[in-house]
Amino acid sequence: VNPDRLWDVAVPVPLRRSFVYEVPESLGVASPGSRVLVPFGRRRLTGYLLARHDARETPAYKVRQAISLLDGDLPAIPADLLGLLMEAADYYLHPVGEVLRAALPPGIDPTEAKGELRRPRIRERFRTVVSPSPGAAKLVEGLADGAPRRAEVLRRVIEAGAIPSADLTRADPNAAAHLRRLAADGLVVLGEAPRPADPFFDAAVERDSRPALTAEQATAVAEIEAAICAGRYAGFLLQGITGSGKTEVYLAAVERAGELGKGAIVLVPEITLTPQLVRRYRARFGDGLAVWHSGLTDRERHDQWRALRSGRVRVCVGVRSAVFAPVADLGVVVVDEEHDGSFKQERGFPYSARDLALLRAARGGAVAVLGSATPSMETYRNAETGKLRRLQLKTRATRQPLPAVEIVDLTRHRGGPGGQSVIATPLHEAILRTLERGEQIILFLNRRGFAPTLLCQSCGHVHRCDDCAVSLTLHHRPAGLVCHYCGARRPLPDRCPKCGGAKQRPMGTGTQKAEDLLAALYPAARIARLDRDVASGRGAEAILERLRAGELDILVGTQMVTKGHDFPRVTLVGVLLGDVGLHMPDFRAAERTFQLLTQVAGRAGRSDLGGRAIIQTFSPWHPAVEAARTHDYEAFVRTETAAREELGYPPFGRLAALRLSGQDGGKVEAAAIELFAHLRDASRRLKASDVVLLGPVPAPIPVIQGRHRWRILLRAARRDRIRAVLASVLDRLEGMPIGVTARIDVDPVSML
DNA sequence: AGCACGCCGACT
DNA sequence: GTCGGCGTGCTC
Repeated sequence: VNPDRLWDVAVPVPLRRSFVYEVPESLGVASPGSRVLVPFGRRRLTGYLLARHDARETPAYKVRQAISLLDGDLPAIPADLLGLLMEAADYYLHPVGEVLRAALPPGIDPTEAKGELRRPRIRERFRTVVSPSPGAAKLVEGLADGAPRRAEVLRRVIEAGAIPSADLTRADPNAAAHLRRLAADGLVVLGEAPRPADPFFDAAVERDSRPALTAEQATAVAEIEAAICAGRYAGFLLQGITGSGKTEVYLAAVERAGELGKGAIVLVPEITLTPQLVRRYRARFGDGLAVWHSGLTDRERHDQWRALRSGRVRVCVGVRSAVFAPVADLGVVVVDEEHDGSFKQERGFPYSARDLALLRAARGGAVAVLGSATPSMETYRNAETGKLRRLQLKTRATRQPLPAVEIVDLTRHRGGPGGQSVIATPLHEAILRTLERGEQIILFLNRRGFAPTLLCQSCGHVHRCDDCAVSLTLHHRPAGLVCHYCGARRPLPDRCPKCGGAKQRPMGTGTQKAEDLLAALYPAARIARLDRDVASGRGAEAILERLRAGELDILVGTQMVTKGHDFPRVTLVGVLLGDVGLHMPDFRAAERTFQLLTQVAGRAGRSDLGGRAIIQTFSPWHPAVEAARTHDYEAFVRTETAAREELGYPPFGRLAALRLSGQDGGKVEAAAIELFAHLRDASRRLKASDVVLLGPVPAPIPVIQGRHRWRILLRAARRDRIRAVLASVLDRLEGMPIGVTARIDVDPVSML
């Protein structure tokens, strides 16, 4: 064993440690961030070189040799990103190997299959690119007489500077032969370049340039630009009401970074639903833009990733995992709609892309811009304490007034036209007026399916999922009972399985029932529904496009109708039941409802036609509802701060959860109780009296897919305190009883 | 996580 | 007698 060739290697296994391997010189140049194929137990795995192993003493164990290096000169993980990811692994107390793997596009690693090494699913693809030799230009003329075709090929190469050989072959089928000769004569150089494959590039987009900015936008842009030019970390909160033109500020910042030779990342929620947004970036940056979202195939994702890694493309717009995009020399990272829940990853390696964006900017001397009309409480706090500089856009760039928001108190308006209780009279009348004017309507209901429960009228039996502790949702089209947690589907029973009763009654209302009601109430209107059930593939885009094209009068749906782009002819927005979500067992329920209601209301009035929003609710008094009505963000923050303090939560504090799950409910419970005791001891030992432990308690939905779930919550104003307590029991976690898995979830979304 | 080892119950 | 259930331990 050569002690100079020892490396600390991260391997994608759920162990919070690295392993030491020897990387023989014969394998090539080893550098941090490079992938390496290593033997691991009986398996072969793709590991990641972290750093040279400090080999002042010979290891007590036998060191195995790496099999091969998988990257050439360019390590898969650039040095700055490697540093960020190692810090993230530590920050989230998660195995490094899994963190690193999560940051790379899926499918690029070779994996062992049945003793034989499989090729990676994604293969590097190159094409031949021709460029002229320095003296070639002078020799073209001399060639023209004797070999006109060859001279023509050379002329085109000189003209283009560098051209893919395929482009030449298209003009001249014999181009390949001419090129061979030209190369042999030293007139051209044949090289290899990555093959571009950009799924969004096919739709040609007309380029545009920066429009005139409002005074507020110009001020914000100037501040951000100055920070980018300074080349040091700075964090901004861009707080701008809906329609104030935040995107234009982001575009200007990204452009400025580009002018300074720096790259940019723009994180957006659910890009798949917002092709219009991508189009705006494409219009400004053309082919210099990588797009990153869940709708890409592995192949497309890999192509985008490589375009960034090679430095050919320096701007990336994408969903949360784009925070790991290999953008070199990052100038600015934008998090649009920073309050959006989709920036948190809950499965696998749990992280907050918003927090990592801040960390990445801080580590790389870049500028972070968090934008929102309704910033999260945490971000608001960071602006208050000066950790972020607040930039405000208080006027709409379009000069249109914010929509008037009206509340319909459902405790007073019981029932509406046609004997139904979904559309109360005030909303009904507003819909009629809007239809009469030939304008469009969006109705929001945060519940999929026909009805949330099916209840037997003779014995009260409710259908429940076999694997999850929830009732089944009744669906029409296609008919059946569906579990919204595991997706299990059951045919619709004629009779109650318990008492045989024939009368089973749907309770409550989902989007499907709302759609039926609307069709009955407004027979002349063209109505469509948008929710997860109709939005598979490009379905959502198609429906939103119909709305845009004026082929629909009313669109009813779940949160999906709150995203997407502007619809100028939508002048009425209705929230059918503002209370859904307001009383969820989650300390962030009010915050999320306020954000949602504000976002929905903002969909109205994006044109000179004006607009109004109507929120039907049983809780008109609720501060989240009231703040949405008055467009008063500050008022919401004030009341919510007070409410949380009263409940004993640090309003801007941190939470962590230790989640336990397993098939055997008894074992999970026992493990939860044992871990809780350890955590209590640890916090006493660490004198961390500010860390409040809650639990252990069963999760709000105690069983999902047959797995029993328990949790322990940790609450404190400072996350490093929580971390210290959690870190002290990590060893215990690795020795958990069989069948129980434990996960630390930092800053979880749900609560008790 | 995988993967093997190892020790007890029901089958060709 | 072996197949296979899952408890235990290990991976440089």
